[in-house]
Amino acid sequence: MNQIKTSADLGCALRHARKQLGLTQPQLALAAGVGVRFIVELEAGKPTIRLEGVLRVIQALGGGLTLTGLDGEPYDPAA
Amino acid sequence: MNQIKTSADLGCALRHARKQLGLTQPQLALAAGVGVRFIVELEAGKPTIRLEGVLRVIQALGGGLTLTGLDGEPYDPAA
DNA sequence: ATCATAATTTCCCGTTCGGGAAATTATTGG
DNA sequence: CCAATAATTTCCCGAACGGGAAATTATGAT
Repeated sequence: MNQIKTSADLGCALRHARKQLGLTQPQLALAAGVGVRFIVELEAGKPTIRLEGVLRVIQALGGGLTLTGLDGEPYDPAA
Repeated sequence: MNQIKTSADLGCALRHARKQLGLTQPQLALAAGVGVRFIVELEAGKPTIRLEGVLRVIQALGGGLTLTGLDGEPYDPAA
C-alpha cells in the first residue's frame, strides 16, 4: 500500500514498479501511449505533468489509484 | 474506497467530497492554493490538468491517494 | 577494459495550461 | 416573482508542457 503525498512519491513508486516488471522506459512509454520523456519526468517526480498520462502509465503497469479518506456518508443530493 | 480509473472518476469523487465538507469551489481553491477554474476543470474531469494541483486539492479535502497493485509480484495480465 | 543497452538531458517549438475577473447561467431562498 | 449565492464559461496571454530524435552519460555483461 503506497501512500502518495507528493509527485516524487509517485514517481519513485512507479519507477520501482516498472523495474519490477522488467520494462524499459521506452517500452512503458509505448504501452502507455506517452513519450519517453514523459516517463522520465514522471519518475523524476516532476509536479506539473498531466494527469491523463499518469493514469495511463499506472494502468499500463497493472496498478490502480485509490482515493482514501473521503468516503463519508453516501452521496446526499440535498446537501 | 474509490478506485480511480479516469480523470472523470476523480473529478466526480472530489466534487462529492467537497460538497460533503460544505465547501464552495472558491473556498477549496483558496485552501488548496489553486485557481477557481482549476477546481472547475478538475471536477469536470479534464484529463490534462497538472498533477501538482490535484494532489494539493486532495490534501486540502483531507484525503489521500494510494497506489495499489504494484507491490510485490510481477503483474501478469494473462493470469 | 570494451562493447552494448538503457537512462537521461537537450534541442526546437506547436499546443495548451491555467490565473484573475467579469459575464452568464443555474439553484436556492425570501 | 425577484433577489442573492454558487457554478461555470469566457476573455487575454505569459508560462510550461511534452513529442521526437540526437547526444551524452550511466549501468552491465562478457
